[in-house]
Amino acid sequence: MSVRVRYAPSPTGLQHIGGVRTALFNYFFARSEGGKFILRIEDTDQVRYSDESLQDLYDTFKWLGIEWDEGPDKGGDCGPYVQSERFEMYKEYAEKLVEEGKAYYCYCTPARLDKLREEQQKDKKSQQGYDRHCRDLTAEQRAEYENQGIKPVIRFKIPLDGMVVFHDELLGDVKRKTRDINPDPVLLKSDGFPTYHLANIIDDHHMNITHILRAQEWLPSGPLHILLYKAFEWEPPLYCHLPMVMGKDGQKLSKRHGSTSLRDFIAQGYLPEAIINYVSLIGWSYDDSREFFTKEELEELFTITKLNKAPGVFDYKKLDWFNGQYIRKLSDDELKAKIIPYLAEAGCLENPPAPGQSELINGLIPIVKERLKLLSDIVPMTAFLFQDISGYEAEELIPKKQDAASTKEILQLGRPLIEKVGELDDEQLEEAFKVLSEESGYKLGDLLAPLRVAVTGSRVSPPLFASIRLLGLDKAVRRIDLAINKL
RNA sequence: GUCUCCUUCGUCUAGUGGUUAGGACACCGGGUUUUCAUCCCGGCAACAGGGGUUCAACUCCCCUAGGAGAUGCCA
Repeated sequence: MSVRVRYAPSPTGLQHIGGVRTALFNYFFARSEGGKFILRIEDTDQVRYSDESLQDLYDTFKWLGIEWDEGPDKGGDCGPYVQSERFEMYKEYAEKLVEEGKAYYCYCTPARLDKLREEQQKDKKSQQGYDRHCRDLTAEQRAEYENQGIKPVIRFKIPLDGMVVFHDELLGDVKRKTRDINPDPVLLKSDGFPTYHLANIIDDHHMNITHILRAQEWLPSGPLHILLYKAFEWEPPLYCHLPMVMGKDGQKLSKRHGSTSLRDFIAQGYLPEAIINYVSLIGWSYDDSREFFTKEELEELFTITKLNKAPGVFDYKKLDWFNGQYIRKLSDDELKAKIIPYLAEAGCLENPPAPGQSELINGLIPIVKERLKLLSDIVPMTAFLFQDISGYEAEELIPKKQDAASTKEILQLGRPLIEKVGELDDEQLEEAFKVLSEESGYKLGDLLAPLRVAVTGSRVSPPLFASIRLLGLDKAVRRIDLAINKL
């Protein structure tokens, strides 16, 4: 049977790194096996559901360039691919389980459950979880609850004794005593919606899913799922629990570690190539040295056998490095197109840029390309071209071991040479400054540093002469004069 | 508390009984360079601990410790 895998997010928040990695691994696995990758929306949590999350899901994967073979927007033979549209089905299956004595109605109120949990918290030694209060209700007791108008949930009867074993492609055989499984989990909520466990099993079965690649946080519910497959007399799929993605402190990656939503990464100017490449290397590797992979290569090379069992820490710095690498691989035109929105948003230019602005960007790309880690870096890096920079402190102008007077002299000495920026090329200018350095006794660095600050407002900038050409000679000279007056 | 999973440089990892334990990021030095960055060269740095098995353990087994996850009418 050919491979069918799915990504089954619940639209209750923005797509985050962990989820995306799970999706990617599923996608790569499907492609590498010549199988199908399916998207299913698990919108059974009506309380936390949001349209924005759903839109974010589509936006994110469009940006990544990942397409599913079947899904709500694509169609397919196993639809609908949205759980809320399969509502009736879950109820029928849950009730079937009740009829067969494998599940039961539970009338316990949330208040009772809260109280129970509270008591168990106090007495840590007691068994945690539901106390199976309604597991063996008589018909009379049930009728009474019904008369009170209580809407029941349906709970699954976890066998009181026995052992569940299932095979994980990565972890091997996972064994668990049934008494260690969360006692009688809810299958159908009182609002008639299924819980994750129920809907997941039913859909995976009906969608002919062959492999479940999901994060290891799901491992504890594996035995429950196996039990459910058994209850329905269905063949369970093959499991593979992926190592989790952690923050620097070793805990599950979350917002307090930094950006986690793809939306944030996109806004900061990460490239999809970098994200895909980096994320694929958390918990997976190819060999002892190769680490650059395109999406297409991963579609071919990915394999479960190279997965790692241990959780991996998300390293923002390495992602940044990858991003810089991929920015440098962009053509000038590609980089230009990606950078314009950032400059436009900062108010530096219009989008699309006016003709003169377009020229300016063309000139700016080559000097900025090897300096960018994030696309958004373009704004602070080139702001001096678009904005007034006169706000810097006079102190900034003065190189180490120089003072205001000597710096003033340096600027006055350098000014005439700067005026030749239009006629001379970089090499000639440099030569001219070297000559000046010898004649004046000032070090080359001390000569150029004040000019750099005068022109760009900062000690760190793109190459000076190129920057001046982009800025315009007139403006540059005016800024130098302004600097001289500051001292 | 209970259950389960995990454990090689700070981080991501290679390694499947015999290796000077390899690579990358980060970090530190040096070179190129008008600053920064790029690029190049070099360095630092790891098999959690203890028992076995074996002629031989990072590799296999057990224990301990540490970490993580789960323990919901959330997924």
